[in-house]
Amino acid sequence: MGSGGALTGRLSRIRTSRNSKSVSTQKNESITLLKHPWRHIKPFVSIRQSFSTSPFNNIIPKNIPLLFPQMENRNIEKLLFYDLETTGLSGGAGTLAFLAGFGWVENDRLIINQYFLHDFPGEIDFLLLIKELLTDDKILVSYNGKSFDHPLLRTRFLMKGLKLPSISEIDLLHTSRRLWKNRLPSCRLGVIEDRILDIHRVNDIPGIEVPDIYFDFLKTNKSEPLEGVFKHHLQDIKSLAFLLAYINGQWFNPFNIPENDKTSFGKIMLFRNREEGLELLKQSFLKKDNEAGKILSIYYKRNKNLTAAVNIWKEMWNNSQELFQGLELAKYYEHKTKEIESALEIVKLLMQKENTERIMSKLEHRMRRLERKSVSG
DNA sequence: TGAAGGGAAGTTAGCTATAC
DNA sequence: GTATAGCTAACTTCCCTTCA
Repeated sequence: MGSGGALTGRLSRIRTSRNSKSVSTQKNESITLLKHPWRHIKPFVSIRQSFSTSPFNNIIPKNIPLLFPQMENRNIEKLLFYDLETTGLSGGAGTLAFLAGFGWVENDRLIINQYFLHDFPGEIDFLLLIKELLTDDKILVSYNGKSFDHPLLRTRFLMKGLKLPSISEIDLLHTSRRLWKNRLPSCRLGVIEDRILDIHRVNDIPGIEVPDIYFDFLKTNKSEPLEGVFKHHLQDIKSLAFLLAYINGQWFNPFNIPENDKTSFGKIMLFRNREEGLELLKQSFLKKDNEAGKILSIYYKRNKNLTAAVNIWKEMWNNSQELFQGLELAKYYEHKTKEIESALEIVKLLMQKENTERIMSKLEHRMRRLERKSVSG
């Protein structure tokens, strides 16, 4: 019901702006309303360029970490951080981008171009300006861009008879989830900024308000409220660069990684065959992090180092009698050392704690088998 | 509202150990 | 030697989150 109302409202706003011929003619006057440093470069498009210090300046080497293996050996200067502000969330033909930002590192600076679409008739110029930046040696960096920004751009290019160049993309949402989903309440960019990057926005505009501010601009020509959107959008792109620089820095200096991130970084490093990952996980496990113990023991088990795996399971079991370590120890006692009574004791303890029907039936099955072996053996 | 991708859970195939 | 059971890895399916 709520979403239906929102859709009706959006359609009504689009209809109002499209039915009003005078809106477009008024736009030619409104373009000059955008203050310096905005520059009017096409009938309905303006551009603003911003400069700040590159967050990669103190990081050596400046290669993209192997955390993103498909980008191996490419230089930071090939990255194109990007973000769109749009007229809504839903995909399809009804939503378009009215603000596009692209940032890149040049020498010691982070340069960000923001392109603003004053009204719908200028969309083709808006897209052509974007296309100029998308050369095939670039790597796009986004936050949820693979699911949101990229498909939306593809649709808009298609609708204007243009082809969106095919470029590799790093979507930092998924990297962030792998790194921090266990210790942050959510992995929205704002939360990552606040809790990881130490970036705290003041008077920031919530994303949900952005489409309405743009539709109001289309109707009233008043550009002041857009300043908040421009500021919000610029910060989004800066944060992308800072986030990748942060991950890059940790990747190349693994022993400076904060205590509570060692397990997740260690896990990814181990997955990427970086032996520092093993050391990080060992350090976490020494601090009683059972998740680190779980990852480490699976690694040892797969690499046929059963002694090391068993030592971890025993220690984990002494710390807390949970399903993972209990089951692994029960398997080990039953099949390797033939200590049937030890296995049985563990399974019975797990059954006292378990309340999931599915797990319970598996434990019962295991217990019956162990009891048969105990009687016969 | 739609799409991508990570992870959990479920399924299947292949291998090994054991019982008869 | 054959049947059965268990384990593991690989694969599939489903759910959840994020974007303005």
